Amino acid sequence: MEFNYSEALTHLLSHVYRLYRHNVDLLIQEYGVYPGQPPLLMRLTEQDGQIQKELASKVHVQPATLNVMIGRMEKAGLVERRPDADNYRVSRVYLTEKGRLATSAVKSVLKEIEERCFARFSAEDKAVFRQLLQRMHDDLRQLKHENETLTMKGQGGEQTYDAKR
Amino acid sequence: MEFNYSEALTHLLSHVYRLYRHNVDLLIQEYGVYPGQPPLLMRLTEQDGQIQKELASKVHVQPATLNVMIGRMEKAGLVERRPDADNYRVSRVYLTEKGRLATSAVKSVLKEIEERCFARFSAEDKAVFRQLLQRMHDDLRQLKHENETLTMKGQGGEQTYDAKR
DNA sequence: TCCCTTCCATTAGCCGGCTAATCGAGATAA
DNA sequence: TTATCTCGATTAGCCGGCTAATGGAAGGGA
Repeated sequence: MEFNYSEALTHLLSHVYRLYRHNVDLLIQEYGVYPGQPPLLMRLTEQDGQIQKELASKVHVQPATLNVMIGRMEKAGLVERRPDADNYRVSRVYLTEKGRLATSAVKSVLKEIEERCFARFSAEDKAVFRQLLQRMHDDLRQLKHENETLTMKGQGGEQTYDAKR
Repeated sequence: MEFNYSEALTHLLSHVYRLYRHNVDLLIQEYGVYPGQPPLLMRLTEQDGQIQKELASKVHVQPATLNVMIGRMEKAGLVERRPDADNYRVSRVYLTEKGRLATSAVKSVLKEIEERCFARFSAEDKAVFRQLLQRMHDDLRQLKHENETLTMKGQGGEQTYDAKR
């Protein structure tokens, strides 16, 4: 079927992403921050005291994933959970002073890496790159939607026998 | 420090990557294949019976990670470990018949998603995209190298070994 | 009032990634 | 020959992602 994965653009993209993550990790670990946490920290500096569900949605992660992550960060003293006064069902997340300091350092790191990543990109290069990524994003989102509605239909009438998973 | 993470290209890139992974996962799970396994399967179809260390290097993953993954895949009947006849220290990894079938299906899926990703890319778009990604890759690799040698110096030794965490 | 549903948070259990530590076979030097 | 070193594989333990199941508070309807 002549598909060479090694030469696929998605393969290159994956590789670049992993390399990016690795670099971030190398530079933030000294601040006691772990590789999945920077996006969350960024959202928290934008607005403190958000509820977990909202944060999860913003970070594009499942609420369960976020909950565990916050538990770890709370143990590390970076954030703090406080129940909402009006609604005992939700808990709001706040940055501690330590968390604020760490976030500042992490932000510098992210900025530095971003600059290095695109040091040899012209302004137009960046615009083109963004546009292409956005196009890819939109089509992937569409594909995801197609597959999910398809799966839902399959679950309605009869059971799809899935021995493995 | 005027750095807006939400608008950073790396942020968009991360998002696209995750979306890609998610789509792959949706379509391969029916074949009993998990999201980290496709790259390994692709390498195995290229050449059967490689040793774990070599495979790990090709998939850009630590040997320990690969070892666990192969353990799971072996349990699932996709691959088979056989010790090398000449060197009992290494174990070679082979696709089973079931693994070959699954790989074929996975390859179709990857191809289909690749096509969807870039359906609205002209040939030139793709060439430009590849070139930009490659540039990013090279600079990230350079940055990684700088940070790792830096870390080594900080640890006092001047060994040629990799910088450990 | 009581039941039932809905919603957020949490827990459990899995896979994918990592590092550090250990084991066992080869290779090498004393 | 023996002691040591090297190297691949493995194991243990952690973080980051997911789904499924559980729990508890709000809210709505009979």
